[in-house]
Amino acid sequence: MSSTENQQAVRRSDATRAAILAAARERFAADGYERATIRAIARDAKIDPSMVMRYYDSKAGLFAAAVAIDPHLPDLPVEPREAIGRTLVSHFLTLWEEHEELTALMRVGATDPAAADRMQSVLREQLIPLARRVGPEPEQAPMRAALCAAAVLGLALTRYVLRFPASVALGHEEIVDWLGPTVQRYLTAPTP
Amino acid sequence: MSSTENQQAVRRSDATRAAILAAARERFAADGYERATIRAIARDAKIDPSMVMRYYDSKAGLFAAAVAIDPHLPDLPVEPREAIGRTLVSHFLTLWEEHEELTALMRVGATDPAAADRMQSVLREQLIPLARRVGPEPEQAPMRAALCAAAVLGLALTRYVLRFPASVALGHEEIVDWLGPTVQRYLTAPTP
DNA sequence: ACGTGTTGTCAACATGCGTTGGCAAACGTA
DNA sequence: TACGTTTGCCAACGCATGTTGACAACACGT
Repeated sequence: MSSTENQQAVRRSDATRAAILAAARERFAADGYERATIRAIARDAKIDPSMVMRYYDSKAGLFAAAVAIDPHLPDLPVEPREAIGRTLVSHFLTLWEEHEELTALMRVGATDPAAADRMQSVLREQLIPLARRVGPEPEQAPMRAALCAAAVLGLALTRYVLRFPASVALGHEEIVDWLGPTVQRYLTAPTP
Repeated sequence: MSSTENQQAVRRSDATRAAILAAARERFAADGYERATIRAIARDAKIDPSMVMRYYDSKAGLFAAAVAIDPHLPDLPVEPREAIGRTLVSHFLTLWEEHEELTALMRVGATDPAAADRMQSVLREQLIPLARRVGPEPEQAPMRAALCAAAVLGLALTRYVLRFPASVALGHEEIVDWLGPTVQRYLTAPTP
């Protein structure tokens, strides 16, 4: 222990740990799992590659630490019910622009089953319960949530991963205006 | 030349070439670019890795040959105009289920800029012109096409790449029923 | 000032990769 | 049968990767 009576151990290496994590998030988001090499991440963080192993055990461990994030969907205001579509889209958009690790998770999820599972767990633990609360016929919740995921992740794919110019050019409000009604319908409309 | 007067040279190795290409499509679709090794593809095709180099020059050349595909969107019937959404979704769905190289292209596009460019070229040369023909205000065509791409690729992502169970479970017609109106609105509805 | 644990560097390792060139067998033609 | 060409296999190369262990520099409580 460094201090006299801290509950949480404050290590002198915390700055290094953070630098590694920041560089890792950047590289994983930009290059995906395989092309983001430990050596490159270490170079960005201005430390030796072996430090990565000391603090995160392995490349897989580093990735797990880099993409540990919780979207906190259950905290979303569900009222008024006819605005839930726009609320959800806007929330996701903000989330994505503040956390580049989401792009990393998506890039890697395209190839790595473990990362794909992590994305699915967000669907299972957050989107499906929400769909169950706001939509008709609770047994349709998984399907309705999957449709919403497709709508939102599709935009994230074209905008943040593939970077289609027309998708990048869209403004925050424009996206909410177009996708909001879509998500709203997926969640609350009767079966077509 | 093997035969006496064939215009197209029919080589004895065509079977091998085809086997390599089939194995490559499968591996690229399943594992992405980096994890799909030439050695593994050669093992699947029951030939030596060096044959891949002989017939396709390099791994990049093999990938390019494996994902050479044309969606033929311009041939789509554009009438009646109010059915274009369902027509487009149904066409894409069939296309995707018949050509696993589309999944390969998507998996790789998540990491490789060249593959992402190929996907973008489909948007530019096929979807945008279509949007220009059926939608109001031609200068909005790129945006409307990008929204459609997001809707369709989002479904392909959750269904064929990430394999979310609820998305995989959807039937062809169910998808058309849900996504059809979305795409229809993206293409033809007035600006919200 | 000393000794202990932490933080960081360095060099090396084993492995798997894409890729290459040489050589043997099979084939088609004369 | 003899020849050149095509098809295939084999062994090896150079290289980049994740990972390891030994060792130096530093901080800090005594």
